[in-house]
Amino acid sequence: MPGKGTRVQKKTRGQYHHGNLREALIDAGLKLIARFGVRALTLREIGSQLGVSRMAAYRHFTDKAALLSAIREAGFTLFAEALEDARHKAGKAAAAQLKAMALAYVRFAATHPAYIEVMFSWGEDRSEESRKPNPAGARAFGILEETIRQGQASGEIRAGNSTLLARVVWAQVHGISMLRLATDLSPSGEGQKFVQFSSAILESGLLLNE
Amino acid sequence: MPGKGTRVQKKTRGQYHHGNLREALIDAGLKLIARFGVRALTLREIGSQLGVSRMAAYRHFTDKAALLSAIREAGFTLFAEALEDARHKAGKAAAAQLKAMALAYVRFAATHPAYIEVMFSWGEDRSEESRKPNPAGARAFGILEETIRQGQASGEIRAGNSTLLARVVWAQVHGISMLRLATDLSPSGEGQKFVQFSSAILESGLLLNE
DNA sequence: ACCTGAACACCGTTCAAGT
DNA sequence: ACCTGAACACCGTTCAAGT
Repeated sequence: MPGKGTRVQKKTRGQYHHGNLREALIDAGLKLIARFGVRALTLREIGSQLGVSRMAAYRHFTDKAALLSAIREAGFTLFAEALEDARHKAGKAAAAQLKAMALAYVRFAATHPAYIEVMFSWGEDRSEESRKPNPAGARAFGILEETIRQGQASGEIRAGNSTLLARVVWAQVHGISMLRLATDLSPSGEGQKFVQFSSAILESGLLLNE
Repeated sequence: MPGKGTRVQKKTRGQYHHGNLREALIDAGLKLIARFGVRALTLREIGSQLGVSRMAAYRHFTDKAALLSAIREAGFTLFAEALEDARHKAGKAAAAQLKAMALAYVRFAATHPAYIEVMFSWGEDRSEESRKPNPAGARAFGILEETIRQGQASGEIRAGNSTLLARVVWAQVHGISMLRLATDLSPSGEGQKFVQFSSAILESGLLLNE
């Protein structure tokens, strides 16, 4: 422990986080979860990885649960971006967009299982603020619903409550993800085939018969 | 602490569990989870509720994870029974059976959220024995697949790989359950309607057009 | 097939006192 | 906007020694 309390030491440390310790905590938490699972997420470990005291987190979050909530939010942001990206690359047809988003959804869950676990975890925050409708989560769902609505506007998708229709699709891809029904998502892998298979079944009830 | 070590005391205690402490541990764990969530499941608490030492569990389970695995199994057994029950009460038509089972699935998840959480939890047992295909879980899925197969035999459901078709239905109801898309399951409640709505969409892709 | 009791290495969280 | 350090009430798990 060299030079305790000298200007240089303090400045170096201070500059490392220069005011964004909050983001650093979330990032470190995200990485920790991805590598070792939710159980490994301890305030002590996060602190030691960032080189700050284990109490530093309490400056930015009232609670471990509050930090977890922020991590969940960050996960949903990455998730929404993945979905948006897939949609933009899928051309104009609503069916193609839905199929691409379905694949992106399942792929995200297969690639980042720990994120999904935190994002959609139940218990834990029992009767707390975890009940509040996550903004980034709402955005992710909004992308899906918007696709449905555009498909209805262009005449590809049958009429009906777009929110309910979007939920049907959402439940389908979420179920596939959570049950790990499609894990091999390599090109022409079994997972790809199953996602396409279930998409096709859903489509025949969802699309307009032309 | 009266009469330590007398015959009566020992016999009374010994008879309370009379050899089925293993079941008692699972039952107590199940109740604890249902009432206070997975977090409340501690070996200390289970022990004190059963009036045994907190170390007694180690006579029957190598681990807390092993006890949790047994609890998961018990949950799946209850679950499979609920599905079978719904099917038996639904008449002979495959479509009616599937609909009843879908409702039973979602209802079970809504009524016993903590069971579902344990049964389908990811992380926790990372790379351990939790990967092994749960027998009771397989039974629950088997009921669904059997219904599909009978529907195909009777000409109600279209031909195709029954396992894949069953998985599509399974993913749908599982997704609805996990996303809590149908919580009000009272007669003519919103939840009932949504389950029927999504069933109808799936059916148009699943059933034969007559 | 259990029991007590002590111990170990962890947790989250609070508090007091610093800079 | 951080820090150290001690403390508290919890964990799961191991061990030693009993009945």
